[in-house]
Amino acid sequence: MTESSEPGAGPRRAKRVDAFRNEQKLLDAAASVFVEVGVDAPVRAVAAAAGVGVGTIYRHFPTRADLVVAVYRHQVDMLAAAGPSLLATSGSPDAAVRDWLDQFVDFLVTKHGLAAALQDDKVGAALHQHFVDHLVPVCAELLAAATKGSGGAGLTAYEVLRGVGNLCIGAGQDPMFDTRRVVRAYVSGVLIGEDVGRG
Amino acid sequence: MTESSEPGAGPRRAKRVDAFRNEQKLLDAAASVFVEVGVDAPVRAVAAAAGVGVGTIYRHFPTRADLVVAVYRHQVDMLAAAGPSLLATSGSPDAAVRDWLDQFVDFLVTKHGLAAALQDDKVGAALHQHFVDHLVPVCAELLAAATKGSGGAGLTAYEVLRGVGNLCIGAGQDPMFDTRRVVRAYVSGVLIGEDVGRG
Amino acid sequence: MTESSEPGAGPRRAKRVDAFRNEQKLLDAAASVFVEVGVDAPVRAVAAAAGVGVGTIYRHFPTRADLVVAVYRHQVDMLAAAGPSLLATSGSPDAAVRDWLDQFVDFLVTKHGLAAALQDDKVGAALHQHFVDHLVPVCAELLAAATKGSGGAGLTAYEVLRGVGNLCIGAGQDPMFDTRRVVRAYVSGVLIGEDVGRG
Amino acid sequence: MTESSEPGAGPRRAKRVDAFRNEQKLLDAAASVFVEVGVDAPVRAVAAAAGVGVGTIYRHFPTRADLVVAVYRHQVDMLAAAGPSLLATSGSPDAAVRDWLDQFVDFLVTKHGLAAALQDDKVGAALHQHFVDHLVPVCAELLAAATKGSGGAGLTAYEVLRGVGNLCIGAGQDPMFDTRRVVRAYVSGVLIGEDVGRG
DNA sequence: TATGAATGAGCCTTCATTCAT
DNA sequence: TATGAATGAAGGCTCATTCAT
Repeated sequence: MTESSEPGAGPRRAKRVDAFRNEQKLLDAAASVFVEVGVDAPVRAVAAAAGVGVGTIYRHFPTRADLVVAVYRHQVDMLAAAGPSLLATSGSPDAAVRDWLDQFVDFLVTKHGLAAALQDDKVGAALHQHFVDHLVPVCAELLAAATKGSGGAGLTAYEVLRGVGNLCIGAGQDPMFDTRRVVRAYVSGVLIGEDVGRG
Repeated sequence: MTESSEPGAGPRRAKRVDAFRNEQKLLDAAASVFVEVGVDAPVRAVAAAAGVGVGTIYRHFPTRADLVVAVYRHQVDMLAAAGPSLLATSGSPDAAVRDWLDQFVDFLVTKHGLAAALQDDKVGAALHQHFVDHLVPVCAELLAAATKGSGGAGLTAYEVLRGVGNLCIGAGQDPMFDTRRVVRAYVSGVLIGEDVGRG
Repeated sequence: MTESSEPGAGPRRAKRVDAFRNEQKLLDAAASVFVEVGVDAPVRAVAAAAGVGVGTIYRHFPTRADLVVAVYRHQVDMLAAAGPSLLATSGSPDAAVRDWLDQFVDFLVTKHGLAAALQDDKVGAALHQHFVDHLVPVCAELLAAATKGSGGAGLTAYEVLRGVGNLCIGAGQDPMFDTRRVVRAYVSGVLIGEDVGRG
Repeated sequence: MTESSEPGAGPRRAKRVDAFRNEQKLLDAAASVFVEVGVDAPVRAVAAAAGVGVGTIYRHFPTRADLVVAVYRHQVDMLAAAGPSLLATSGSPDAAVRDWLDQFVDFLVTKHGLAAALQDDKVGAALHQHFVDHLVPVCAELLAAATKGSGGAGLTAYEVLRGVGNLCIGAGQDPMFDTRRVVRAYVSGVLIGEDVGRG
């Protein structure tokens, strides 16, 4: 806004746009490398995949962890944004929950290194926070609508979400494990199961 | 006991026993190291904990992966053995399933690096096979008894098991995530949920 | 002042002045960064302190070494200029030597990375030459006046100077080492000591 | 002692001896590399010079700093041991001081990276302590004998020592700077100069 | 058979310098 | 002319694995 109101934004602006595009390129490259070789992929590998030097990666993401976080943050944000509208478009609150979690699974399955990343000490910490901040509230809202009255299993939105996340670890690497089916069963348990108690 | 009752056990046999004891020592040491510092623990750390040189570890387990596998194999076997009897002692087939999976969770939660280890390329591969070979049949048997008639969600025993396994990843590291409650909800979905379809 | 009195100073001249001011700004920034974080400070840090891009630094100083040299050259020049007058204002030639070397110490101690910088291959080389060219003659003149007749220890002006320089390395970082006292003892040895021979 | 009393010390002992020899080899290699390319020499360079892999260096010296310290510690110990006897063999206490400091200079000049090393944050710290612990007491003893009555310049043994150390920085790299002559002048100032005061 | 020293590939990160805009 | 993004060599360190003793 500030910038677009500036008339005749010259080379300065061009550079900004360029840098932004470049960062996007890095994120895309990183995402795809993470999918292929795992979140443990060396920074060098990401740099190579992006066709840049390692220095470039480090300019944009001061730390390996920052890079990983950025990769997923990007996608988490989109997912969070997609949540609320489902309450209107899906047939029922239950369906909204299932649909949204389906998208969550799609996301995780595609970038299947994510769940693993959450396990890492350094990387996991920051990523985790972003998850909690952005996804949990959305999940909570959908869940509240769906379990109004019935109650469901009584899991917290965080637990539901992380459960799905865990279920998706290694997804797509094992033809014997149909992530989506398993998640569907889990969600059933969450929504219609009797209360699982407090501990 | 078993061995000393065998007549004619000479020095040869003694050596065998000794080697067995030695390997046990290594496995115990490894198990405890894995619990404390994670499955990523350097081989050296295991050797140190066992009070032996790394060479000794490598004599018994040609590869780091072999060691890890052996550690968990040991414990998986015990779990498999514990399964069938539950069908008799637990009140119902459903309860048997829940009880056995509870033990599975206990096992995974206690040795909390395990689930993560299954994600590793080198280590996971071998471990996985042992899981499939030893635990899946047991799980299948219990499940068959429990879903006879009702059908449940229609997941394979393998999916059920791996689902629980995934749910246990990172257990105990996050106070907000009560692994056991989540698993309980999942099992509910598995047992009482409507069929989740084929894909 | 000097410049504005020159008739016919057009825009060309103005640009020159501007460039000069700019360079001054860079030097000041560099000097202060070097004092704070050491002569090892990254070029980027200097650029940031000066509020310019690294490119600007490199336009003015083709090499990191050139920058460092320039920073100290600036201050060395002032020291050289201050020398001759001391012969008149200080009470005696001996006192003049001591006073001037005191200033030298002040300079080195204040910009405490300098002495260390002289040790560096790339940076030290160029800096060294400037030292020899500008400070040694001054030192030699003062020394000649002071040792006329007595002879002193017979060190060369270069050796005296570099000796003081070395003594100042790490000054201020070690409360147990009072640089000024040590230098005073050294200068005593230089002025009143018996000839130390030729080697 | 403990070991030599053990009769028939077998391969165990041989290994120990071997390891010791090897460490000596590493230290020698490191010392020579440090002389040639400076204390900043990459660990890789030392490893190469010693004809071993970097891992070997790190096995013996967990940290780059440890290596550097070890290199000099070795030589400092010998110097410390050489001190007391000089009081008897040199003609006078003054001569003893000069002779010992001469040896100190010999040592520093030969391994001329030392003084520089003392400037380094990580490396310097540990090295410094060893200096203070082992050399300063020796120097103090000699100095006390030499300045008994006369008083000298009143520098502490630490200052005297570090002064000489500083004077030796870069020794041998500059034909115009005769380290030994300069040090001799300095020592003169220390021994016969008037008191330089307290600050 | 046990030991542990040695190996070396590979990792993350920093920073001087270049160059398109 | 100024900018700062990109580069990539280099460095310290870790750890699985081999092998002489």
